[in-house]
Amino acid sequence: MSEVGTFEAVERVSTTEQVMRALRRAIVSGELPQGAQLREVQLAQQLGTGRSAVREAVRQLVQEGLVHHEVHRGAFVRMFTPDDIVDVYRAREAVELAAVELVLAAESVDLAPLRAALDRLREAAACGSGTWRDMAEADIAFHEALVLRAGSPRLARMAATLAAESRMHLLAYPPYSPQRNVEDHERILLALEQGSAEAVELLREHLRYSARLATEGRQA
Amino acid sequence: MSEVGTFEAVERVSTTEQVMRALRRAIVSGELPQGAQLREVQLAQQLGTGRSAVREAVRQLVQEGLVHHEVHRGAFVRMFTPDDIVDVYRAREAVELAAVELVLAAESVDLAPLRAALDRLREAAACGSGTWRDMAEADIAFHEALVLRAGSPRLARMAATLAAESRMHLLAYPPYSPQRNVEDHERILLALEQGSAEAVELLREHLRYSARLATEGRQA
DNA sequence: ACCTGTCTGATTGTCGACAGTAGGATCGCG
DNA sequence: CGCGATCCTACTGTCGACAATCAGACAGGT
Repeated sequence: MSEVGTFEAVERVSTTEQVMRALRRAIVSGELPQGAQLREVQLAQQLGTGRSAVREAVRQLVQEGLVHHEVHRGAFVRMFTPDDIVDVYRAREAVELAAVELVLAAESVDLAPLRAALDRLREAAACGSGTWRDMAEADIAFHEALVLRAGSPRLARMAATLAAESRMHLLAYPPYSPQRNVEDHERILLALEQGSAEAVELLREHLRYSARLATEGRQA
Repeated sequence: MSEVGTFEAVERVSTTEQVMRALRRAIVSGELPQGAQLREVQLAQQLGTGRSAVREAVRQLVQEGLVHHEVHRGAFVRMFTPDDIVDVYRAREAVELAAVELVLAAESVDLAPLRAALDRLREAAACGSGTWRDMAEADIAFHEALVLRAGSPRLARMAATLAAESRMHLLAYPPYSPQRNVEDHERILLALEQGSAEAVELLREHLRYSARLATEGRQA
């Protein structure tokens, strides 16, 4: 039991896991457009692996809601309707508000990851347009870090799933008001640092505003 | 385009789906005890199918959190620590409170499924002990129906996942106060029917009370 | 022109085979 | 007797093969 040095467990990733990450990245980045069919043999060849790994990875993505599967027809990248976007934000509201309440209830929580994400967000916003991709990433990282701080594995898992869906439509439709977005996150973090219950309402407003932007700003 | 008659789509279940349901049932019912290893070949033989179907089903259960998987070691039925139970109730609070708020915000929601579940719960409670299994089922059905009425696919999916975990430990540890349990649900449903915002607090209290019962009553 | 049955190419569902790994049993040595 | 190396068995990871199924094209009858 004599511990010498601190080692992180080596990350062992199976082929399936790697395939899953690759597919998820391709989907949320739009490389695989919405509605595209995921052909198992083709993907297996592209990725240099067998069909089994691809199949399992696809099944996983189905469970995450990124992919839609029909028996004997195949798997397709999910089509996001406006209703879906509304629903994603509804679910995020449920999860993230609960997370904020947990963070506020805990006596001391390390908010450094949040500040780091906020810095990245601020930087991306300052660099002007064209970097909205980085902005979206930082935005999502902020929210994901927030839920992580709550220390609830289940909330974190839900948040991760929802983050993938958010990423998908954020990268597709970037109707951002950069300064407003930065300010929102700043205010939320500030309230959290002060332990103010105001953070709950700020986050709720931020999410509802984002949802409105995402659903209205489609034709813009 | 002339629609004649109304038909529900035929339910096509693949082998994988069937295997998944069988395994989930066996797990939440305790037939497969916590910590048990899920051997692929053995399960495949028992279920009269091949390994692929079993593998995919197991992967799915891993994603649902009922099963734990280690590379090159195998899949095991998840062990539930007290922390896990607390976390399940935390996550349920997040999901179900959000659902209640959505139900209250909607103008008219059909609450018949809730009343049906409540009736079953009342009946099971009246039959005395020994039927706590039916009680647990009715209890879970009530909460699942509640979230379904909110009309949010994502909240519903999360609730289903959490319901499986709840079922698992409810069937293992039935520390029930039947009358209190029935009363709680009655009050919640009543408040919902009246459109009273009180329902939120009632549900929160109910869940916290259940969580306390589940974590304290272990040694009883 | 429309509907219907058939054929066909492609894709998924399912399966067993082969290789690699983990953990325990066995054996040898100090 | 204790400890380490080695072997061995069982299991999983991965793969390609075969069967079942689907969507679309095509032909024939009404």
